[in-house]
Amino acid sequence: MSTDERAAFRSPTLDTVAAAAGVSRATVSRVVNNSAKVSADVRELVDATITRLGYVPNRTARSLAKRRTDSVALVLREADATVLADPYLAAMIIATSRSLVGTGVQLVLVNARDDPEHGTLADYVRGGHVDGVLLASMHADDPLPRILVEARVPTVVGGRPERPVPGLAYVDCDNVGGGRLAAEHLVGTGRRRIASIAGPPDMTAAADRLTGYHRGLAHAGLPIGPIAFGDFTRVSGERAMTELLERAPDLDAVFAANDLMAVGALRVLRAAGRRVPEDVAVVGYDDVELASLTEPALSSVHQPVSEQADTMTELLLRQIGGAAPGDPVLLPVELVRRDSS
Amino acid sequence: MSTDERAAFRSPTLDTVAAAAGVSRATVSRVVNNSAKVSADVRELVDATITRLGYVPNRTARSLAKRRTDSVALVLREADATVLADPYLAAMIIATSRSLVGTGVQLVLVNARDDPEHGTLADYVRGGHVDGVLLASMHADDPLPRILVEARVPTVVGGRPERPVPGLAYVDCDNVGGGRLAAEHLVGTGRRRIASIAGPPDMTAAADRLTGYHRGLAHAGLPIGPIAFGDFTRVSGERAMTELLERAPDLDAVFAANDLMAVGALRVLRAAGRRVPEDVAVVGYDDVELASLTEPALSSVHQPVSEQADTMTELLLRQIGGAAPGDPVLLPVELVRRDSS
DNA sequence: GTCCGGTGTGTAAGCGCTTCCATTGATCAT
DNA sequence: ATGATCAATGGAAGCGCTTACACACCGGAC
Repeated sequence: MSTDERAAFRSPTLDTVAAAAGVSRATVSRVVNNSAKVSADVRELVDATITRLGYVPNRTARSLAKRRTDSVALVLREADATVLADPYLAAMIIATSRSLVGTGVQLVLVNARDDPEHGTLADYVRGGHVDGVLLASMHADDPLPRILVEARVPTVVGGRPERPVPGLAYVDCDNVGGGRLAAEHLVGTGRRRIASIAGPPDMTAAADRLTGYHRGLAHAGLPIGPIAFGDFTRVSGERAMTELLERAPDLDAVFAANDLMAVGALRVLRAAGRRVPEDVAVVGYDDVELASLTEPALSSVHQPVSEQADTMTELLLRQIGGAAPGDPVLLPVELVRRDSS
Repeated sequence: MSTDERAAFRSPTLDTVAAAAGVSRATVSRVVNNSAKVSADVRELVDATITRLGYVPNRTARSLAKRRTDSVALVLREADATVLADPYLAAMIIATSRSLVGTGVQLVLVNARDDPEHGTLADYVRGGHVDGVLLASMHADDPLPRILVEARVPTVVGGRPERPVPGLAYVDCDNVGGGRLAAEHLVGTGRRRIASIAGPPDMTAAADRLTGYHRGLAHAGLPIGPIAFGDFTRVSGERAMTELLERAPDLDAVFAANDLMAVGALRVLRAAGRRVPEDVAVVGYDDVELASLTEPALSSVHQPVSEQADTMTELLLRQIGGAAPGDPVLLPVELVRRDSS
C-alpha cells in the first residue's frame, strides 16, 4: 500500500465527528479534552459519536495548536558503541521509559551521533519536536547543556556537569560518597595496600569516585595507593589490573570505578594466581546485574538508577510546566557487600 | 521561566524569514526543502537570512502539513520489569537507535505498559505521532500486530509471530537452526545425555529453539533428554537446573534457551559439585556480553542483533515509503564456542 | 509580431486542532 | 417587566508549514 492509498483511509477528524453529532468542532474539542462546561447530554452524545466513528485525535495537530508536544528527548552523548553497551546506560533508558508511564509523555531516544556538528541537536530540540531534554552520560567538555539552557529549553542532566552551568538542573548519585564508602569498607576489613582502577578523568562520575576514595583513605590515615586509569570497559579493566600488579605486587585490595572494569580485574587476578578475596579484595561500582553473577560475586556500590530516572523526569516535567530548574539533587548510594571483599 | 515567558522568545517562523528576505513564504519553504526551482541568487539570499535570524523549521507544523512525522515507534511488549532487564532487549534498543542514525527518522520508545487496555497503543499510533511501528519481544497471543496491519500502519515485527498474519513483515533469527546447532555441537563433542532448559513456550523464539534442538538430537539418533522450562531469567534457570539434576542425575550436557538461564545453570552445577565442562557441558543462547565473562566462559549461539535491527528498520522505512510489506526475513545464527562445552 | 513552452515566484487553500470571543437563552434580583 | 449574570455553544482566527495552481516573464520558433 502506498502512502497515497493509505491516505484514502484517512481517519475521521474533529469535523467529521462534529458533523455527525450535529455540534460544532469546538464542542467536540471540549469533550475530548474534558474541559470546561459541556452539558451532560451533549457530552454523552459526542462521546457516543466518537466511539461509533472510531475517532482518535491527531496528536500532531494538537501539538501545533497547543505549542506542546508531550514528549521529551533522552539524549545519549556517547558516540562510541562500546560505551553504549554499558549496562548502566541501558538501565537508565529502561528506567526513564518506565518513569514516564502514565504521564502521557512520550520518550524520544536521540543518539548523540545524530549530531555531527554541535548545534544540530540543539536545533532539533528547538524545532519543537520535544518539550524538554534529558541528558545522560555526558562528558566534561560537552557544550550542549549550556546551549540548551541558553535556548531556554527545559533540561535535566543525569550526573554532575564538569563546570556549573547557572540554571541547569541535574540529578547525580553521590559518587564522592560512594568512593569513600568503598575505601572505608576495604580499610575496615583490614586492607592496607589498596589500589584503584579509575574511570576516564573527563567524566565527572569517575573523577568524583576517585576523590571519595582518596578521602576515605586519607581519613583512615593511609597513603594513597597506585592508580591506573581505564575507560569503563572490561578490557581496560584487565589492562589496568595488569599494570597495577606490576607496579604494586603486594597490593591487597582494588577499588574499580565500575563493575565492568572490576570484572576485568577479577580475571587478571585469577590468572595471576591471586585468590579473591583472600589475597586481594575487590570492590566494583554500579552494582549491575553482572556483579552478582561473577565468581566470586562482586561487592559493589549500588546506585539508585530508577530513583535517578524518576527524579530526572519529575524535575523535567515540572520545568516544562513552568517551574524554575531548581537545585541539583544528590542521591545516596550504598555498598552491597558480596564475596569479593 | 514559565511556558508563557518562553513563548515570548518564540523563534522566527517562515513568515519572519520571508518578510526579512523580501520573498514569499512559499519560496522560503522551497529553499528550506531545497526543492524545485529556485534561482541561485534568491536561494543565497534566503539562506543568509535564515542563518542571520537563526531560523529553524518547526517539525510539528511540517508534520501536520505533510502528514508525516519522520519518526517511528519501538514498542516493547513486556509488562514485566524483570524481563525488561534482558540484555538482548537492551541491545535491540541500542541497535535500533543506531540503525536510524542518518535517516532523519526519530525513535520513540513505547513501553507496553502504556497500554493498559488493548487498543490504546493502536490509537496512539493511529493518532499520527509516528509513521510506523517496530515491535519487539512479542508474546504469542498478542493481538497488536493484527490490529496494526488492519489499521494499515506500517509495521515490522522482530521475531516470528505465533500465527502468520497476512501482510505482516517480520525479521527473525534462525532459532530452529540455532537450537539444532547447539544440539549438534554437544553431540559432536561426545555428549549423549543432553538435557535442556527451555524458554516460555508462549514465545516463538523459545519454542523454535526447542524444536531445533529436538531435530538435532533426532538427526543424531539420540533420544530426547529431559526438559525443564524457565522464563528467561537467571533465577528460573537455577530452578530448572536443580530440577533437571534431580530428574536426570547422569546428564552430561545442558542446552539453555538463553544466556541468563545458562548462567543460573552454571551456578547450580558448581554448587552441585559438577565440573563444567568436564562433567557437564553447557551451551547458552543469545551470546550477550555476559557469556564471555562467566567462569568458565559460556559457549552460546550468537544472534546478529545489529543486523536484525538494521533489517527491521530498513523494511519499515521501505514500507513507510509505500512499498509492500514483503516477505519475512530469516537471519542466520552461529555457535560461539567457549570453555563451557 | 504572435504564440508557445519553460522558469521562477506568489497566492491561497489546506493539514487537524485549540481557544478567544461573541451569541444565545435561561435564571435571578430588582 | 427589565437589565444583569451566567452557563452552554458556535464562529472564526490562528498554530507554522506545504503545495497545487495561477501568474508573469522570458527567449525562441513560426
